[in-house]
Amino acid sequence: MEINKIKCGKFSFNVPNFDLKLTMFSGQTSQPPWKHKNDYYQELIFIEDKPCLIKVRQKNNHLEVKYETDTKVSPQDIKKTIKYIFDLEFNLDKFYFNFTQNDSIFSRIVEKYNGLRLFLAHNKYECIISSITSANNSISKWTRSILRIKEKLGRKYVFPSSEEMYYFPDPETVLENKDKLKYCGVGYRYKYIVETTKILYENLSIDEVNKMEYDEAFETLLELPGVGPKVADCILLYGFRRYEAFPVDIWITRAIKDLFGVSKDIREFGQSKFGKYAGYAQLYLYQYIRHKK
DNA sequence: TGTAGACCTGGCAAC
DNA sequence: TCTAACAGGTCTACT
Repeated sequence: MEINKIKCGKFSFNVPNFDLKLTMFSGQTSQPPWKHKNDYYQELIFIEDKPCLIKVRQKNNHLEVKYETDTKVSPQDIKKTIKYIFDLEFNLDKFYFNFTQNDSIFSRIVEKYNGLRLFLAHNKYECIISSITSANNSISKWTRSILRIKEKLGRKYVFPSSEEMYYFPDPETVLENKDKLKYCGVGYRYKYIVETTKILYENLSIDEVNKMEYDEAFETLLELPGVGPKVADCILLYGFRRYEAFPVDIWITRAIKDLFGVSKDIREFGQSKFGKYAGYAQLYLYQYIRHKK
């Protein structure tokens, strides 16, 4: 699909306490890392319902941004979206202060992974399907599946720089192209994706879930096929920016056991210990245990 | 109520 | 080059 009335531009802005690469490749996200090309990370996102190709790279404390989009989209809109996706408004210093007080282990974790932030989803439906696909799956296989879904079912956009990008399909397209979905390497999760998509298309509004209190949203998401506690918390954290969510996978289980000797009711433990910082705590705990020697 | 086993895929180790 | 064990959450059937 060609885009009319396109404009290209670039700008940069200050991003203290942020590590783009660490954030994008944290492994704890609801979306694969953006495509790396010519020293920039690029992704197609929708801003004000208009397709927008965004390219970002970090130079010290500055984030350099290039964009190609509809003339109606302003650089301010793009900046606001980027700030949301990388959670740049979150007060990381305050979190560090709470997380590390009188704690040498956490102080070392924070020092090592300084600037790591949540990599938030720009498309909530994609986030839900992506999180279901990630369950019982390795990062590399999961990444490949999501890229295949985009390429086989998504809409292709061609930008002035000749860049071809695919956008994640909407629920209607997924339901109309179920056969193609079978060849995206999602395995037995295929039926979960189709059934969940049907529910989201016919009965449950994602916007309504977004308005719910955390507990109600968690219980509602558990009703979706293929969504258990871990996936529900992933959706709430990365898709709906609910900082109190504490997704517990095998690595977080290991980290909590390793650091606190707790091996039961890990989610409750994490939420009680870290409160409104639970989501950020699990992000750092994951890095700690994955790289522990 | 709690738990064992099935579900898929593919990179990797052993042969 | 081929084969087998393995990792990773959710669901279902069974106790």
